[in-house]
Amino acid sequence: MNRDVRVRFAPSPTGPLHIGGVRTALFNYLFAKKNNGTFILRIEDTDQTRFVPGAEDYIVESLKWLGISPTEGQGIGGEYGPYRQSERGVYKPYANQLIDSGWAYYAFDTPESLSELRVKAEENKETFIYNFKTRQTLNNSLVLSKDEVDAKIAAGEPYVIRFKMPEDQVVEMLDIIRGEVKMNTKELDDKVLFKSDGLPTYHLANVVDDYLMKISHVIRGEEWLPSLPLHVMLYKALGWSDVQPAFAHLPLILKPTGNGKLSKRDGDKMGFPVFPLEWQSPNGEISKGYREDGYFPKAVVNMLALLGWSSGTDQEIFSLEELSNIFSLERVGKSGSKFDPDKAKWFNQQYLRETSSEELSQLFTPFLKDKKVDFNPESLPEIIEMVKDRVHFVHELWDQTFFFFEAPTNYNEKVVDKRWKGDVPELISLLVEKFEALDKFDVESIHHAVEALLQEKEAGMGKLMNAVRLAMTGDAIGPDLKQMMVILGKDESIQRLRTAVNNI
RNA sequence: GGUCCGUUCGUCUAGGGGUUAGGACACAAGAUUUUCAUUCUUGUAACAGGGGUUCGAUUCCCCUACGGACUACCA
Repeated sequence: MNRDVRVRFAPSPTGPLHIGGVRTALFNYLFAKKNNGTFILRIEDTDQTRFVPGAEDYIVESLKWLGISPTEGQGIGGEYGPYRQSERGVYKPYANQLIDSGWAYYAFDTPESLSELRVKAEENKETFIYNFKTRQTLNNSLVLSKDEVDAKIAAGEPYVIRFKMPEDQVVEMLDIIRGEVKMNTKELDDKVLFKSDGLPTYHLANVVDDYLMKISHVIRGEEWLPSLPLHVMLYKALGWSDVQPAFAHLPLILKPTGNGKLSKRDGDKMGFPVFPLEWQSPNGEISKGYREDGYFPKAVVNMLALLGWSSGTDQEIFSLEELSNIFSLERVGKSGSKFDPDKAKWFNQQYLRETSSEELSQLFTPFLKDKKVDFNPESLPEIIEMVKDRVHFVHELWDQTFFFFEAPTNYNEKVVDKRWKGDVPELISLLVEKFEALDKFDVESIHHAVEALLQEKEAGMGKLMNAVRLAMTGDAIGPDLKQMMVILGKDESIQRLRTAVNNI
């Protein structure tokens, strides 16, 4: 079958978008791009009880930040809208169609009566399942007469519509990632398709919408695999088997340690974000986001792309454009991947290194303003150039550069003990004299001054420079000293040397 | 419990009937260095177990173990 590639990302607006959901969106995006297809955003909000204000905006903004915005759907538009399921109102006729053709039936059982049955079954170490074995004993249109059913409905009694799962049929399914999967319908239950609140459940809604929106490929998380047989049966029951989309179920993203699905808790515990953007829940609780933690969106995309997919080569750094050209579902792995926070940092570092020092200066400026220090924007790129290979994040630049912006007020005691002894203070004083005599204060002249002093006093480079470093930074840290002093300037450098002699 | 999916270094993964099982992260060591880093080099480290099939299995098949997902009028 040769048809236009149309894929959808269909989250439900119940909270911030989880990193696993982001990856699902990314793979959909990449697959669409690769195949000149359309990437659609559909909001699956058929459960009003779980609706969370702001969640939809959060989803849209997250995708935007990552640069993987849909080309059709909620917030964008398109000819298959509305793209919010709660606004579509198209489902009931299909549910009715299934009833008319005998694939579905009305059920009047109350939630209470069903949970009672479940509890009772559990007491006997059994599981209650609403299926071909039990449906004849329950309160539904299969056992009630037509008049009784009509009367109940006319009286406004709440009901749901359930799928009448065949008793013994083998459903054969093809998953692009896992190959052929078989399942017998006798293991399945009579799922609710239409709820008593007048809205469809996910199962009906996603099949109907995928059909109406001409979705060609359903790419979603592995947690949906168990309901695939139901969906395939629904396509069959609705007579849409010939246009049924292809399915690909993505492996899960697991927590870094131990086992299980990655959750918000893991992030809190281990200090890494599980969400793309910071999120404040209605109760005020704040969850960290990749954006706020200083990650580049490109790094997040790159990192996520390699969680479950690989190019088959040794290349690890991919732009979104590259990924769009080479992505394929066939190269998605079958097994779940543990999330590795260290690797995420490493990816960010790679992108930080590719960022120009000028650009990094722009990004770093807000942090400097926050610290309320004076700085010369002109020299910022030069400073950053010296230290950019040392950090993973822009905000880490401060720890590597603070001494450019403020003179040390105290000195690392260990370094003092080790480097500030004997005739060191004298040497430093002499160096101050040498510096004062300099007309030009550049790397070369500093070098000559230092060399001259070392020769006169027959002292070693390490002895002198380590002490100078202590005077400049208050510690045994920092990039090349001569460059550092040039940027600080003659006056400030001499000032710091003097302060050290006087205060240590 | 039942059903389904999965299992290559600690982690992400490549590979695929005959390979010294490759790369990356992390870790360790050495080199460079005026410090801390960076960088470079090197190293430690894996085919879950048991049966088949085969001249040969990590690769194909089966079983077991382990892990995960699902099992709602949630998605």
